[in-house]
Amino acid sequence: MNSFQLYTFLTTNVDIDAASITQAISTLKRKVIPRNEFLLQRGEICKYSFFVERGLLRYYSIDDKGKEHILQFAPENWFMTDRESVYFHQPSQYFIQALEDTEVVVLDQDFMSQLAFENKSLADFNLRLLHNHIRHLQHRIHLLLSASAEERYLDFIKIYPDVLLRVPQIHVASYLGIAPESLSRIRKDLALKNFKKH
Amino acid sequence: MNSFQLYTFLTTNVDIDAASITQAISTLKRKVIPRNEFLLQRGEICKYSFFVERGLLRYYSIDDKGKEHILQFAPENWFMTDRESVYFHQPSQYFIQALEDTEVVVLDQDFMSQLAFENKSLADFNLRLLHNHIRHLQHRIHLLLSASAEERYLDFIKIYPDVLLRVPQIHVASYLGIAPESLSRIRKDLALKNFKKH
DNA sequence: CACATTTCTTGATCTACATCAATGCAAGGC
DNA sequence: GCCTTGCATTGATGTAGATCAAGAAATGTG
Repeated sequence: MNSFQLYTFLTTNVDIDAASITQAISTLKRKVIPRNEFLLQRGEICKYSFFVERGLLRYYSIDDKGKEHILQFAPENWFMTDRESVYFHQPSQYFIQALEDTEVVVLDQDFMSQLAFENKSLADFNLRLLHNHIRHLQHRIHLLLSASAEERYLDFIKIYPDVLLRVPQIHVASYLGIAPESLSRIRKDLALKNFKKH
Repeated sequence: MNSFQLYTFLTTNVDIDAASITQAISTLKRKVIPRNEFLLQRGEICKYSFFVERGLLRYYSIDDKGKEHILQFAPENWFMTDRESVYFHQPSQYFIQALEDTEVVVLDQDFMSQLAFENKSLADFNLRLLHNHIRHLQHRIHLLLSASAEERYLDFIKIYPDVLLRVPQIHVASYLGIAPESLSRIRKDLALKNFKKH
């Protein structure tokens, strides 16, 4: 089963012997989600983590006025789940949707915690993911509190250069918390500024 | 050492026998921080977690323009630390400051991870704190992306009714991401709306 | 290819909130 | 008791970004 990208990802990121990984992975299932289909919808209790082998997912909420707000993108080699729902066994507030035809490895949560219990390296790796997640969320809050839409867009480009090129601008705008029209204008201004420099 | 609030907090929140807690806590130190003094400043590497026995802390950043942005408050019975800095051993981007004369229990991180290693209940408890933290941060991002300043203020009141009464409005505004003048006007409007109802 | 659908751009106007400036007010220091 | 200092309020004005509306590009589909 070494055809999994997950295999490569784990061997390079977790301090664990290859045999254990091979064995652990051998029981896992792949799943293909066509573009626009859902892995999770609001109200459901999330029972899985997903590792993206190919494609792109988005994790988003819908507010009172019906507007969508993207909390996270997950391209290849990212894990995606609703940690709140999985951990607290509560109905999710969020949606996980494929923005391209996407192939994921499905990680059952009971299975995961069992693994983490047996294998300290995997437990540590999970801790690292959690801390990294917190780091990102805090950085984003700091930006939402302090930076202009243009500054946030520049930050986005730096952090997700790949995603920028793969999703329609409407989704980038939704992540940044601005209207698509505003994003269009911001891009125009930036192009102009860059042009003037030369 | 059962005079610690931390003792009560742990016995009611962690599935662990009282004797282990007493023993673990017995080695810990209290620290008193006068109002406006710091437990952490930008550039330092955070090496501790703090449990607030009495008083109130704030965790905040300062942006390019010199403006402060509060990421979190911690009144009694809250843990406070810079998880990014502690975990990744990196210089902190943030400040932790006492907003009142505050008394904390200082938890050394090496000591903590040692404990977590020896005691599964404590490791689980730490996981619960991490997931709860993520839940809060995501909720806040959702609000920053979707809600008006007034809606965010109402949410704040619901979540931190105690903090609201203990800190100057300038700090509430800093948490909400608005100018103090705007908060003043929002409060006026709300008072007016409530008055008209009756 | 032609046609439909989605996405992006541009302009006109509107609005929530910021900024600036002045005044009021309460609390702590001496 | 006065006087500084910090905080809250209020008004006048400015501005980033939203909303609405209409075309223009791009992309997909029979």
